[in-house]
Amino acid sequence: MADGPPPRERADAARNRAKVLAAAEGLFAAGDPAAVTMDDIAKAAGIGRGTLYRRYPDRASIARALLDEHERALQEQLLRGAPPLGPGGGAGEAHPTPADRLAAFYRAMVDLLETHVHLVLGAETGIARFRTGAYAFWRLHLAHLARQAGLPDPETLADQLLAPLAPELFRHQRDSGRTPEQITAGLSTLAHGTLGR
Amino acid sequence: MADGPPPRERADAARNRAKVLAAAEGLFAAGDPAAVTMDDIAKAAGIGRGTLYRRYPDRASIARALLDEHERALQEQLLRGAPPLGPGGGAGEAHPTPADRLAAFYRAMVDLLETHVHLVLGAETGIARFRTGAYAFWRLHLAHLARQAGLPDPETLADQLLAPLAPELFRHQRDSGRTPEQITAGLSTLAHGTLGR
DNA sequence: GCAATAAGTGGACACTCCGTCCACTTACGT
DNA sequence: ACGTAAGTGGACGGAGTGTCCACTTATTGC
Repeated sequence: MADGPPPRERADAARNRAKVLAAAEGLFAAGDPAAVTMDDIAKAAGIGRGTLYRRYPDRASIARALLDEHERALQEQLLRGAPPLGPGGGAGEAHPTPADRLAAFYRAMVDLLETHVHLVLGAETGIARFRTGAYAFWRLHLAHLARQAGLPDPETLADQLLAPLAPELFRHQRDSGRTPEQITAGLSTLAHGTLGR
Repeated sequence: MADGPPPRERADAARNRAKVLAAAEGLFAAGDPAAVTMDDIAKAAGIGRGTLYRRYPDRASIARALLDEHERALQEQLLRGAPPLGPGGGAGEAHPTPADRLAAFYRAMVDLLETHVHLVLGAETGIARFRTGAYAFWRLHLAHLARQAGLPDPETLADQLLAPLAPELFRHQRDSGRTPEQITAGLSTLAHGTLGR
């Protein structure tokens, strides 16, 4: 049952993967990410459909590959970073309130969305968003904060506190002329109202 | 420029419209509403594709036709119904607080979703949700409440307070075993936290 | 009743995208 | 240099979309 040593990726395959990611990034950023087809990506990368499908089963997996490192960086900060994003309580560090940590999380997510909405929209469409590992992580974090704040049913509330970060809403608000600062301010109101003054 | 008298709908056309709506209702309720195709609906209604497209340009417009009356009833209640859903202040009526009205709205929307999620999911997919007349109405209502509560930037906040009612989230929460009561309770926490104690 | 006519009908068509398959090519270990 | 397994790309069948148009049918005025 022991896995053999992982067979190394061939040089041409690695080259093609890089071409795919670069091409996809461009296409997602250019227009409506939901309208990008696997065909488009293959053409833009200069490879055949079969080659593309060999590594990526659909558009979402490509977008997620591009998004992963950014999300992982934020997850790291939530677990071990400085307060108010991280938990604090280290040497000379105050314990931030749950409300402050939620507001800081909101701010960080707005930053991430501002830079990468096109990728998030390429990756998560509708109900599939809730099945991603990233969503599970955010949800766990918010449930933890809600529990700390002494609120009932923190899991249910976590989903509801995550909802205003839906990429479609963010896009809609930005397209309607709202600035990232306005959006962050609104979320901050929500955070402090719900988790404590 | 004067419109002539609206030409009456022919009897066979009316009959077919009824067949379409009945068939579509059944299909939406049966499985994944997003997976229902125009072909399916035409087949189930026993009519041709051309006939279907004559009246409804896409699946969403059919779902909206089915949904409209339910939403209109709620809109009526918000404007002129009894408090806390309506504004109150009539004979022997107290003025409900904005937080109470928001909580009542949340409760009513959860009821509506519980009965008709399949239609809402058939009608509103992703970013298109924000372009519907219904969304504009809810948004206006919530912005009004936020303004009454003395909060800054009520428009931005209105979008964010509407986000936890996203049909995809509702479906996800129900599928995860949450009851409508749990969902309403969470939203109530949100309402009272944000718009006042 | 019986045209005349405008509304309504349905299936064929051209198109796009999807996902798979497989004969061919190329990189890598020996 | 050679064998082989990984990698490649385009052809293919299937599903869905939206349009088009020759035919059918309800309605209106006589």
